[in-house]
Amino acid sequence: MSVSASISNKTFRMLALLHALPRAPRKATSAELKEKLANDGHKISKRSVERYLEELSSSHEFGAMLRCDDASQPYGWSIHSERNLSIPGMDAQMAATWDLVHRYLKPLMAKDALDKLDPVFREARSWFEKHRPIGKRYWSDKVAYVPRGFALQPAKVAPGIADQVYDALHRNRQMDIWYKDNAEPQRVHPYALVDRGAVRYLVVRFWQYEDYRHLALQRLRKVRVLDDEVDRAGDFDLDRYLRDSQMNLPYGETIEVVLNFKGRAGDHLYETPINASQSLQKLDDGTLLTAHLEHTQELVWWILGFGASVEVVEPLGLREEVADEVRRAQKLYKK
Amino acid sequence: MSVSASISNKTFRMLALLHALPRAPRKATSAELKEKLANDGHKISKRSVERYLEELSSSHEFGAMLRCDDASQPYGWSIHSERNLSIPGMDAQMAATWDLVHRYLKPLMAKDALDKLDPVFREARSWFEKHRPIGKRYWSDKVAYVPRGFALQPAKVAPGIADQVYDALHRNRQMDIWYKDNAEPQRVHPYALVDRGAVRYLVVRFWQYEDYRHLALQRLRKVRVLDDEVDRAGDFDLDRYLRDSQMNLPYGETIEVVLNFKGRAGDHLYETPINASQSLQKLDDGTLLTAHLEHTQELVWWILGFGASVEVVEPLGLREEVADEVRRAQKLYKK
DNA sequence: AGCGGGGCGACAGTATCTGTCGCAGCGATC
DNA sequence: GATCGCTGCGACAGATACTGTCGCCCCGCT
Repeated sequence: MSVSASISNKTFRMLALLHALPRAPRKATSAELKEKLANDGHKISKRSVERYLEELSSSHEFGAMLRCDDASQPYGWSIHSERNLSIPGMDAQMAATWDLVHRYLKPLMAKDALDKLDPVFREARSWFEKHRPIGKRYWSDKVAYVPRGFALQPAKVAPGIADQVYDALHRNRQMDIWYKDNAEPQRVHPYALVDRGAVRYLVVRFWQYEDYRHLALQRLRKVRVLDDEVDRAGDFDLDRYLRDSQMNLPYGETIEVVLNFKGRAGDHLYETPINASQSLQKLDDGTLLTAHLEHTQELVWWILGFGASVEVVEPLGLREEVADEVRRAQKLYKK
Repeated sequence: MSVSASISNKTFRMLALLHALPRAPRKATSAELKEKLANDGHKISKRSVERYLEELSSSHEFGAMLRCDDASQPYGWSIHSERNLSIPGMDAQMAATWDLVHRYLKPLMAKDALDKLDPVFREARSWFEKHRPIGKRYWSDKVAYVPRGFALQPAKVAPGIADQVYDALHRNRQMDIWYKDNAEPQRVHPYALVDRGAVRYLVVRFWQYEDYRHLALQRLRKVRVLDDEVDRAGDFDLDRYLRDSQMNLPYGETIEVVLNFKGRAGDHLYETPINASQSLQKLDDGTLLTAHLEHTQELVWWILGFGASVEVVEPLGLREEVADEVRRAQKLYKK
């Protein structure tokens, strides 16, 4: 009858319910769920929600992943996602992709964040298990990820810390934090999160201070999200902060770099360019690379790594910088 | 009645159907889907499957993601996953995590693989969009990922190539490949995939040849998966191959390395260790690192990157290697 | 033109679903 | 300790929806 007809089809309501259920630490009462569904256009009585929940938890497919906290009176329902059901389901391509993603992230991502994704990876693995050709080599014996470069182990962040930090950031809430060995909490305004691979930093202003500080997440022992809003959240400009701050970040002025790669040291650049601006020129014994890059510590690092296989041709400043570093390094080994 | 009662509840059957639907390029007829569901213990008539599909495609939630190819007579149904529905649904923590994952993978993963994950990232983004505090800064303005090191752009792999390669690998099938500019296809036995970050290599044996070769995925112009099985797939040992091959991989003998980090250059090692074996010793002006590492090109690279901030103390062989490289590098800049 | 197969409408019995009502615990409060 | 409010849950009955079967008809193929 009504134009935007309130859906009254069990299947879709059930799907909406499953989708609306909160993740394990949090929980929702049947009344709240009814409200949530109503907002999504699913008119339903509280009783039916209860019936659905009951049906789900006694079902074979979902019984295991539904939790009902019946300790306190308005029962709290939640979904604990050791398993995860996604539509569309797994297939060979997706399973392979997820497996790769897992390999990529493993050396890179902090364990607390990685753990959250486990249901997906598990689903991919179990797909391979299920569709394994009998008696044949397993998928994981056919794939290797051997990242280039040298990875440090991500710093260990105490469980739950990151969740609360994300929450405070997202909702613009102040926090009490217990930093390092301080016994007393300190109140901070969180503004941004900067991920440096192995370490995540939270950019904050301490209560009643004006300057911004960054705190490494692994040094937070405990946090509590408060109800007070962050002051002047709109004034903070992350991009500007990153460029201006003393975080030792790889930002610098853009320069035109010319590098001479000796022998075949630069061959890989043809297929995996530095960036879109690069151009290559074949030399008698080597390759000449020209590219626009930001002059950063990381750039110097990268060049130094090549040792004698790369010579900086231009700009002169960079050439001097590298030459100086090499000279001083050489002194370390001089007899 | 029966012990493992065949489920006859519309909701669960519908869920199973959604889960059983193949992804867009492939498709399934209603009869096939009926079979699939039967295997999962869902007894259902073909007619009902048809009815379900019809209902889904006319529904508001799923109509957009269901495709019916009615060109040929047994209709082919598929699900094209521009959107994705996962249970449990998004919440702040998961959205934040997925957003981070996206940032991690973007500079690292080839575009063809990354595209496959887009539905998930899109879901996370739209969660933020939906729950954005009114008039406040967007989530993406609060988070930055500034990876350490210097990343090359992943090589571009033609769309669909990787999918077929994964498929052949998983099902142990031979392939016809069109490599580089060769007009004629060549028949290969695929054995393994080695991901080096920017480049993925396929380890194969060419038809009627004995030795293993590796082919960079981005150089495959076209592939066709055949029905013939791979020869002697069980004999191939990826780990051994990686260690023995000439792929220039970072494998080497394990050595005990002692490095002298000058000044504060080694401070980060306290929180982000190299590996579990490391031990640190505070010096007057620096840090002494002792660790068990594999002696590889990547290790030398890493050490060279520090320039004059790191001195190799032991082993002597490594010290000589680094010293020699530095010496030769210095000559490049000598007047 | 005939044939086979698949989509789809129809049907009717049945199983299921839904909102309402009311009772019985269970805390909390006074 | 009694009362009050709230919540879970059983019951109910009307209405609704679901299911498998059957058969027609369209379409492509021979």
